[in-house]
Amino acid sequence: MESLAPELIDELNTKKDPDKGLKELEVEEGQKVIMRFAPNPNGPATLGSTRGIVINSEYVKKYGGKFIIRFDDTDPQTKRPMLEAYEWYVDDCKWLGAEPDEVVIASDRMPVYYDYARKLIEMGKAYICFCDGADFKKFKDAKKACPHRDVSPEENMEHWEKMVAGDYEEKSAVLRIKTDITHKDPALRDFGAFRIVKAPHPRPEIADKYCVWPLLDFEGAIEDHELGMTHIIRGKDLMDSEKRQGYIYEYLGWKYPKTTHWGRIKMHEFGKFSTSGLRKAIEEGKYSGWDDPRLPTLQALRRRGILPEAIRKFMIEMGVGETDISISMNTLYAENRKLVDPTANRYFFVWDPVEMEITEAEPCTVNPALHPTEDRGCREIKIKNQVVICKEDAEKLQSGSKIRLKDLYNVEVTSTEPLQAKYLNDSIESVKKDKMRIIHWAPVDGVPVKVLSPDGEFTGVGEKQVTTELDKIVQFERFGFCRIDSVDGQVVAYYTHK
RNA sequence: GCUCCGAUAGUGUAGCACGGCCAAUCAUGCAGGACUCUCACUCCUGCGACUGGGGUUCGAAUCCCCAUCGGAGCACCA
Repeated sequence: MESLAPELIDELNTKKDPDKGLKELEVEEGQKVIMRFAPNPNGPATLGSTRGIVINSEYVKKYGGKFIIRFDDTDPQTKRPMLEAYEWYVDDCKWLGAEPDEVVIASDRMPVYYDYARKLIEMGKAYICFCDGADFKKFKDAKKACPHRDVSPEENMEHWEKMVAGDYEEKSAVLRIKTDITHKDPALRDFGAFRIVKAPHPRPEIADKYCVWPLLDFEGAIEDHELGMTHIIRGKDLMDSEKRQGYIYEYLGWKYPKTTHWGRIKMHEFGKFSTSGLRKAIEEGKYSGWDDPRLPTLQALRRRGILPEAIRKFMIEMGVGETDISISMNTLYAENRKLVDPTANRYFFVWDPVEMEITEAEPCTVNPALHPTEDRGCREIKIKNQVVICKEDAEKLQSGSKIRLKDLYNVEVTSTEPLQAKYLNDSIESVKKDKMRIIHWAPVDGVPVKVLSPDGEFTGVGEKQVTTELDKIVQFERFGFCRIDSVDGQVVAYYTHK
């Protein structure tokens, strides 16, 4: 077939393997793709934010374009930005292999937003509304214009200047964009574009420079155009946003970027969590910090030894469907395990250790392989006539039980309290013949190990040599993969996954 | 209340714009087996789905309508 009709093979391949990763983007001739990830830096990146980073940057990589991170930090109050988070986000992007080509901070660009606000006021497309929230809602629900809708641009401009100058109290005035007050979808009727917030911005260079801040629909609309965005991929909770922003684009004669949406993503393992909720829990000491292994932050996953490639694959596999999904961490772990398994050295770690005395055995040194299939050398463990084994293994033993201590020798239990055994032989054949259980162990004078995992802490004893694996991911046999986080005095490891 | 989305195996996902090639893809999961001095990895085999009801059509996962379920917006949050 290859020689007869090579073109048919191509055809077969394209049909069977329709671009495994992301769907094609609609790109116009000669168009340079520009996409962005636009977080509010009110906390660190979580697994949820990661989708935006990975998918957007992946498309940019695929088509060759520009990836921008834009901080939508125009709410100094309710979702108050966190100063450290700006750096964190950029770091996390880099770590994920999605280094931004450009970093934009909305709070730096207020003059731009003000200019467009004035422009729209002049055009009669925006007005200052003095209704309080409830009153406006009544008008809106009744499809009626509020009394402030029809004042002249000149008068509106005066109000605007006073508003910007700080003459009005918070909540007493808001700039609205005129849409269609009779639109059948109430979500689209005359939406708010700017409101008054007198709390200072956390960024020292901004601080109390402004008291009138744009809302997302306005800020995002302007920026997406100013930055030349060609495509936007974001959550479908922002679908209406596009329709609202459409009015601004129409007034200003702009063309809206092509949009795609994804549904809500929920992880089985993590309940509902909000950035502000987490922040509070951390302050209360319920978590050790943003990188507490129980949290779904990128910092935590990173510390636990989840590799960025695993996260990328995981997100790309998930695609950009509009369906709301609920997915398990196990899928991410499976991805990570495949990457980590060939490189992780193996060690013994005994949790809930129980001492076992072995009679009739000579002190010895054993050299188990660092990896079962890759040729990476050996470890060295010295023992005399005592080892520790896991309590859960010890509990299954009775007098007379024969058991294999992995990579060491076979013993027969002679007493369970205290736990004692006598040396039998070294023969691996007899292990197979007698179907002995093979358990791991550790020297009694090993190094103390503490493992921090999403399900709590494990403490026990490990081989001394683990201390040479700082910052590496190892596999504690019959336990799971862990990243060695620190090695002074005791070894502290973060649990990756089974 | 009004409006807008969505629905394929346990979980994700491909297929749906141009109906037939779908007895429906891939991954993960689960079950069994092989390998193995780890409950890891690898390999083999198997399990498992078009939400329901109408309609259009020679033919529907794919088009239309209704229902059900899930999500979202109507904020001076992003």
